[in-house]
Amino acid sequence: MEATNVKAKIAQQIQHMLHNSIIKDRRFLDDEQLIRAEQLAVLEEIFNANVRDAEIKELSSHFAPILRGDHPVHLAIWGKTGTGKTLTILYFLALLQAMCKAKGVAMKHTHLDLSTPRPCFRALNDLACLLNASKRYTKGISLEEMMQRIEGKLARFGGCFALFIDEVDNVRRDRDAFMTFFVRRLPQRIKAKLILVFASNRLDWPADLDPRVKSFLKLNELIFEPYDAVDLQHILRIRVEKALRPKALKPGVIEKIAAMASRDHGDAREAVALLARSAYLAEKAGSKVTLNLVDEAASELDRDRYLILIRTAPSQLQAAMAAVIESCQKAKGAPIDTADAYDTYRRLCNRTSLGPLSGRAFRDLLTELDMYSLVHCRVISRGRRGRAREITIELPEELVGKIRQAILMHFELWG
DNA sequence: TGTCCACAGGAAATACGGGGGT
DNA sequence: ACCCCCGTATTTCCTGTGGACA
Repeated sequence: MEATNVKAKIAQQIQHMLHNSIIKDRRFLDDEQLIRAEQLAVLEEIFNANVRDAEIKELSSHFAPILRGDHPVHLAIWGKTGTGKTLTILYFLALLQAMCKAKGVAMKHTHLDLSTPRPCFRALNDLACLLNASKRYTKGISLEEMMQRIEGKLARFGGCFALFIDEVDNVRRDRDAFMTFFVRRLPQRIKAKLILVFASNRLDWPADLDPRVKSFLKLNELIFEPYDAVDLQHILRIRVEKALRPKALKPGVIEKIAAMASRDHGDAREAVALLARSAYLAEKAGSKVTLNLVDEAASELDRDRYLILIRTAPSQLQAAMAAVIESCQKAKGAPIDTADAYDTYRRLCNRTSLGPLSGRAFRDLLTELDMYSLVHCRVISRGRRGRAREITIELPEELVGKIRQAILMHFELWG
């Protein structure tokens, strides 16, 4: 009898969820789950709303010479994460390639994605793989050999070759060798007209480049500004239409999310994440997405950020955080200073198998925690009793508890 | 008014670790 | 397998400093 009750209850709940469901297709709330073509389709709609018009125009005028058989200079794209650099360029290059094909101009493009840092060798190896010029190596093949394979593969191609190098500043080590290859050596050895497109989120990446490369590198520059609130509204509307059922939102929700996202970063991904979280909350609550839910979602995302931050932080930083939490609790609200925290930290190190750092290094850890605003530091002078950093934790109690738990788990696994 | 505390935080030295070359 | 080199993390050393207190 129990069992049937439970079954009935579950069935009823599922019915209820289906009936009240506000999410139509949750994949459109998370870019990771979309395939490239769908991402580009979403992007196209965004462009249709006249977002990024200026940038598209710039791109067009930069690349237009190709259609006349001319050779445009290289291009550097700057913009923070979530400003749509990658997708915009990919979209544009695909379009351009189609146009070239229609006009009988030989042109192809390749996207070298360096979104995770890697050394020069692996970056070139990746490119070679993309071009089907080589398999993946970890060692046993020289840089020179890798370069020759890339050259060999491209040698036969006589048209226009646009190479889109995403997040260039992620090339660790031998950045100069990497750039020299593309800027000076490669163009000399292949027939094709090589057009390099660099994307980066740091404005100053060419600064520490070999001056000889820099002087050779003739660049056109294009800056992707962060989206403003109006752009974000367009972007969100498109997502809402694809992902949610009609009338799922209370009025003002889109405007609010756009305003919140443009206030802190102008990052479209964050805006969509906020929309997604709000929708999940609404679905769980069985209601429409309300302004209050948006606030709630924002604080949940905030909380998650802190937790992810601490969970993925190095052990020493976690230990420092644990020490601060423990001292604060012991002090019952009174402010802590560096010495207190360091004492606690030393004791914590004894209990675990963590090698204690020097006081100096610990101070740096505290500064880092302060930067992440996991703690707040203020330097005060106590007169003859010296100077000190007053350390406080200004996070919700509940969050502090969760952080503490996360760190404890980390150390149990650890030692 | 000058002293002097107790730490802040910069600079240089040193240890460490991972990858490349032989 | 071994060594070397280089970038990063950490330590060592040091100078600077605001203001309570004598």
